[in-house]
Amino acid sequence: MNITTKSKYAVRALVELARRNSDVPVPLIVLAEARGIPSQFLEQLFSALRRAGILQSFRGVYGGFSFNRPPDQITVLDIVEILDGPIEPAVCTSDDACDKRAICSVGDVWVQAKLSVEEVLSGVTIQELALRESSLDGASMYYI
Amino acid sequence: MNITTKSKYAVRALVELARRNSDVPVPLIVLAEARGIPSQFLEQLFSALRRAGILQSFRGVYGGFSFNRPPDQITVLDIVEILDGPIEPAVCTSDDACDKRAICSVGDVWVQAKLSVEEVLSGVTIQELALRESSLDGASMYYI
DNA sequence: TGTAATCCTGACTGAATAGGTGAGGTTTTG
DNA sequence: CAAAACCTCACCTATTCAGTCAGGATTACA
Repeated sequence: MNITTKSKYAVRALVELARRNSDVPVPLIVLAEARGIPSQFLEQLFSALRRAGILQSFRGVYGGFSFNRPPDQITVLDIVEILDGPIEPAVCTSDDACDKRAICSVGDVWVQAKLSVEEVLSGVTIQELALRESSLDGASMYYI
Repeated sequence: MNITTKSKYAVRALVELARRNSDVPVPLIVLAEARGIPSQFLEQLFSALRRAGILQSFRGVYGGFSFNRPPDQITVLDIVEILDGPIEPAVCTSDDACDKRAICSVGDVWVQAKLSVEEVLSGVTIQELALRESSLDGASMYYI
């Protein structure tokens, strides 16, 4: 299972949501248009994130999404695992996928690759990405 | 592009070839059967590895494959890149895949993940894997 | 020369996954 | 009741995966 556009889109939309730092829910369509994401596709993703406890949703007029967990406690790995499932950069990394583990050291290589990806992705939060973007576009916050 | 069974099969077969340490070519069917790999599938993979300069092939009776480069100079990353293409654990990691790099710091995360996988896979050679296996199954070499 | 062993290659295929779209339903506000 | 928003399930098309098939080319040896 690869890391697909699901995670890519979701992370971008979450960063957008974090940057707005709104105390009222933000409608999904707003996030989708701001980042060029197909809105019906994003609906599926945000629905899954809500069920997973990452987001809160509010229906009806003035409805939308807001974080259910602070964005500095949401890692990119969290998002990837919810939307794309466990990371498996290669086969043979899950417990029972390979019946030859006892006599085959090759699998260790794929496991190491998996672990290193998890380490990178679990080391970055949505909050951090939002801050990085803020410092990128303008950096005016430091000079006003 | 994920890491597929192509790389998995190829690495296993190459480790088998390295362990035989034969000075005559080893027929592909022998390697395939030793490791439970569909032989016609492995043919495609070994063909590609030969074209890439990793293997030598010899046709006809007593033909087979042998290394064209010493197995301690063949990394797992070499094999993966030949058979599965450049590693892209996520989208947005190749140069022109994302048109928003200038304003989007999110891509950096995927690039870091890609680099960490490359680092792991380029740090392991076929020779090392062959030696690890030898020390695994029996370790009798130390006691006879 | 014939035959068996072996590599070589391109076409094909069934199943799964990726990346969405469509249609309609439910909830809330005014 | 209308509009805005979320919710959900079914569907769809293109691509990729993991091979299989069929046949050809080369070599060793009897």
